[in-house]
Amino acid sequence: MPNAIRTPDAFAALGDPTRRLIFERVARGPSAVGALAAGLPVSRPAVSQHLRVLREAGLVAETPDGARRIYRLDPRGIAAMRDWLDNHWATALAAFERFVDELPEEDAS
Amino acid sequence: MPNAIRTPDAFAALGDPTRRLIFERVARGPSAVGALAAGLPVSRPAVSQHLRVLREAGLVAETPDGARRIYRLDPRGIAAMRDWLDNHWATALAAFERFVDELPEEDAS
DNA sequence: ACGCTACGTTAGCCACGGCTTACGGTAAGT
DNA sequence: ACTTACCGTAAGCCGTGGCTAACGTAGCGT
Repeated sequence: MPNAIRTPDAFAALGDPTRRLIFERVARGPSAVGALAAGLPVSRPAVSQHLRVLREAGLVAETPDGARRIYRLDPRGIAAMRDWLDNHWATALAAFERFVDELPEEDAS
Repeated sequence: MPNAIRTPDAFAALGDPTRRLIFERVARGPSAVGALAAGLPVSRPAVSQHLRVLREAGLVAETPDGARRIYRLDPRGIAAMRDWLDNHWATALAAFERFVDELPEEDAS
């Protein structure tokens, strides 16, 4: 597995507001770098750097198209984040049930 | 609505690795500040600051217990993030379907 | 009242990271 | 082959934010 999805990287990637804007644009449809930068308040190299971070986090994927690079949404990133949220949500639920059952010290069933 | 959930703040909050650690500990069960700091590589004031950020993001909630402050998971934060992810995921799906159907300009069916 | 515990807050330091400018590299057009 | 378009990368600047140390506050016990 050359590039595994690291959920922490995904959260850190979407932590930046500019990166969220880029991600939203890409989610609305595949787009090239220049087209993305044209609708953003930052320069094109900045968009490239952000796309690199998003790509390493498994949130977007690039597809060469001649001299251009088309970026599209990568389902794995969103899936990983959803799994992470659901997992911790389930953990919290389990902890709450343990609390309701008034079990003082119990690791697992 | 005194404290609305701002999804961007939630992503930014979980973008920090230390804050994710704290959030995971809180998800495993309600805990006080000192107990959290004891199991983390940072000082107690740092944990307080992180908890403040997590609280303002709607990810955790505090419950006074004498001189201590018990922090527990706030469902609204996770729910907001899940909604955000699902929303953009649906957007990407819709864009992909438009691409497959080769419709140049079509909002929805 | 005194002391102790448990937190939040402030001030300040310092590393991290986002941004721009400049450069290099690749692909298509003529 | 030359030019143009499109993009990634390197260097450098500078604001943001996470961290610690020190201080101030509220609650409980003796």
